[in-house]
Amino acid sequence: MRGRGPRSRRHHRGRWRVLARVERFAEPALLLLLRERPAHGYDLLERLPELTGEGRVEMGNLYRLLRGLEEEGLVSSEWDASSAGPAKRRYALTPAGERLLDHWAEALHRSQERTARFLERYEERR
Amino acid sequence: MRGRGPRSRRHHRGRWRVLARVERFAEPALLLLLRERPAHGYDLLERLPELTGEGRVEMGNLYRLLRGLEEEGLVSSEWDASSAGPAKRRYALTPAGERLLDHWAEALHRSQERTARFLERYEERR
DNA sequence: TCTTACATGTGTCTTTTACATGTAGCTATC
DNA sequence: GATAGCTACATGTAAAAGACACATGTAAGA
Repeated sequence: MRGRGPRSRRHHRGRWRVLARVERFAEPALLLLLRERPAHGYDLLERLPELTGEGRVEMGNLYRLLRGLEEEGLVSSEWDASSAGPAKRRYALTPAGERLLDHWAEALHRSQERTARFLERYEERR
Repeated sequence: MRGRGPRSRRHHRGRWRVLARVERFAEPALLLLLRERPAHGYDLLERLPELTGEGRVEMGNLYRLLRGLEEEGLVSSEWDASSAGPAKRRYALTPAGERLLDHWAEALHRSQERTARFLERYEERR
């Protein structure tokens, strides 16, 4: 047996806190930032915390996610050597990506309602 | 490389839907149900959808989660042979479990705020 | 007897997330 | 012109979380 219960979350990397993050939240966050304007990975990495807050996004996973999204035609990219510094890959949202963002928004709305119901029920007999 | 991007979620087991579930949501859901009244696993399994909605909880994982929580002293249990049918293990919330539920409630509240900010920003230039 | 519902579990694979590390260009400084 | 530091992109792999399949046994009813 591998998952030995919830122990690891609390010991291990410190903090006894529960985070209650939304699964795969980095994806809609990325799509939203890209809808606002095209950007390259490192740029997104710095702006993501505006949306994700405490739950940081790993740089390695971010680049993988971007390439995965591109493989599915949800974002497009091209090398941009124009500006100073190392070459950047500039990502932009495709129409399919915009539709996926819409689906995420709906799902997040439903998630809000679920959580709201939970919290109401929690407060009821606090 | 094993995770080939987000492909699998959408192909594979059907549905093109995004779920936006909260990570490990089964845990607070369980704790809340147990605070309302002690119960056994199968009973919890049937009542969980009230809280989790579409995102069903796997029976196998549920029993493992319960034993994990017990190992940490967050719930307690005892065999209950009183009622008819196969023996049940009746779980109850401990004081530590109640405190963990409180932490979850706070975290879920913060999660609500994060998601609300996301959705506002999404609507801004829809 | 055979099926169905109740009840508790194990095994294992896939997906997601976390952590560590590698490469390389550009910039400033000594 | 070495070297230190930042920007930028990327891979490798381990751990955690979740999904799926199946095993075991009791009891009730057709």
